[in-house]
Amino acid sequence: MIDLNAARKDPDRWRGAFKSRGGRHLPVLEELLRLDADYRKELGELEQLRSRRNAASQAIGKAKASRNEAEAARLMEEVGRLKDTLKEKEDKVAVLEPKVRELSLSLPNSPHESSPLGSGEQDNKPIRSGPKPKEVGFKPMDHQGLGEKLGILDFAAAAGLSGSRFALWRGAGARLLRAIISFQLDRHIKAGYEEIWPPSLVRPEILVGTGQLPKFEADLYKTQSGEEGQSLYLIPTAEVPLTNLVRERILSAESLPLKWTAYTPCFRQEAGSYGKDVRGLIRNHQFDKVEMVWITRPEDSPAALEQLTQDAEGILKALEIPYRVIELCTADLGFASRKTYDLEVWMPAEGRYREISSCSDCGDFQARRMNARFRLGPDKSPEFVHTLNGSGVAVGRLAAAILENFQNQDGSVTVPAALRPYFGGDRIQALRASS
RNA sequence: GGAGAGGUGGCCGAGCGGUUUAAGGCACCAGUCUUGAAAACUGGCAGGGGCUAACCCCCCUCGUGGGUUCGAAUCCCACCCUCUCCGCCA
Repeated sequence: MIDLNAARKDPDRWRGAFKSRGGRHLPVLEELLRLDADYRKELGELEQLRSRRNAASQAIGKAKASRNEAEAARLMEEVGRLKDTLKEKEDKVAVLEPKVRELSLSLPNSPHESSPLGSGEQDNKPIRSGPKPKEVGFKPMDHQGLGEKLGILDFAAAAGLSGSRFALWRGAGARLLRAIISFQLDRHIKAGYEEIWPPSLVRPEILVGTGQLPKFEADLYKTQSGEEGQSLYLIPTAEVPLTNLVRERILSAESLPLKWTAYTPCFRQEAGSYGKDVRGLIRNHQFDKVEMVWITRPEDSPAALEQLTQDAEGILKALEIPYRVIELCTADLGFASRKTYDLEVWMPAEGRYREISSCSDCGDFQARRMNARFRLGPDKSPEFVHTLNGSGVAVGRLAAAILENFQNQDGSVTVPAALRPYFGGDRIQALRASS
């Protein structure tokens, strides 16, 4: 959430920030600044009225205690005349306050000064590369065709159960997913993360905390249960429950950084992406992901982002999967992020790189929304923490990358060495026709 | 799903219309004492916002949101959460 105090003092800094994101939020910022000025003026007047009322009411109490009924009656008559003015002012403030809040919540994070300036995807900046794509002497199959041929992926069955954009794994495929999840979690735990197994349904205010609400409701699944206003939402990523673990808390400085990892299913409506990536595992309504979240002191978040990104990269390196790291330019940053590295894996059948992880430093943006703070010492006032999150990594896309990059000419797939203890074998091949 | 009991500062806990501007205790911080520590004693100690150079001062917050009242932690309504028992269930 935008720091209104700071924005009031230095509006040009924020104008510049939103301009670098493409400029479409600039009118909202201007309206917010106007409304905020109004709101503050009215609030100041309201507080003066309240102060007068409080003083009078207290005097009434004292007068009554000393049996001075005449004085009490006089004061009650006097303060009674304040009532209408007070009510009027309260109504004005009650209209402005939620408007200011709503606009504040609808503005994205301002990019970190180190995020490359740009106007779109084409301006994203390559940072480094992992293993290079292997040269093979045959035309690689795509993961969907290959998976179906091996009898480990069954999109037809998934569609029958749930419709388009769902996947169903079977046999060695299901085992491959389970191996990928365990492998990743174990690595992260060894790197000092605490594993969390969170709920997948959360209250709306939790999604406000991480930034999905109020703006992106259309992309979420919402339950129908209970009375009006009691609906829960399916999480679109484990970032949501993990980050909100510090919601409304004041942490001690010594407890930071906090590092959490979790495997969860993720649910997204993918509204607005009709006809895009409809085939295969790239863009499903339900998918699996291992996520990492850091909660840090403000000065530690830049280094934490580097470490978090390396932790995600470590998975791909260990599995010897070709990938590259790019840094998102200002215009391509997600809503809550001020700096983001994307990890992209090589997909041989498509002949292109595909995002498999997104590691973001959200600064204090989510902390402000969640009111998540820490205290440096007993005499210090609380400060907002910084929050970071990164996929470590998307399970379905990783499985797809393994299938495509480790396929052999005979249609079998070699299991990456690091995964074999988890998978319990070194090859996936079609054993019999699927039923 | 049914019945009951509760949500008060970091924690415990009193308050049940106006001397509470939230008692008291624990924890924490500072000081006195001490070779040092403990104990004892003295003082301090919630968060947010406004006004300030700073202090002072003012406003809001006793689960949340409404209402009654000159005045609400206290009364009324709705909702949320926790605990206990019953039912159901993995």
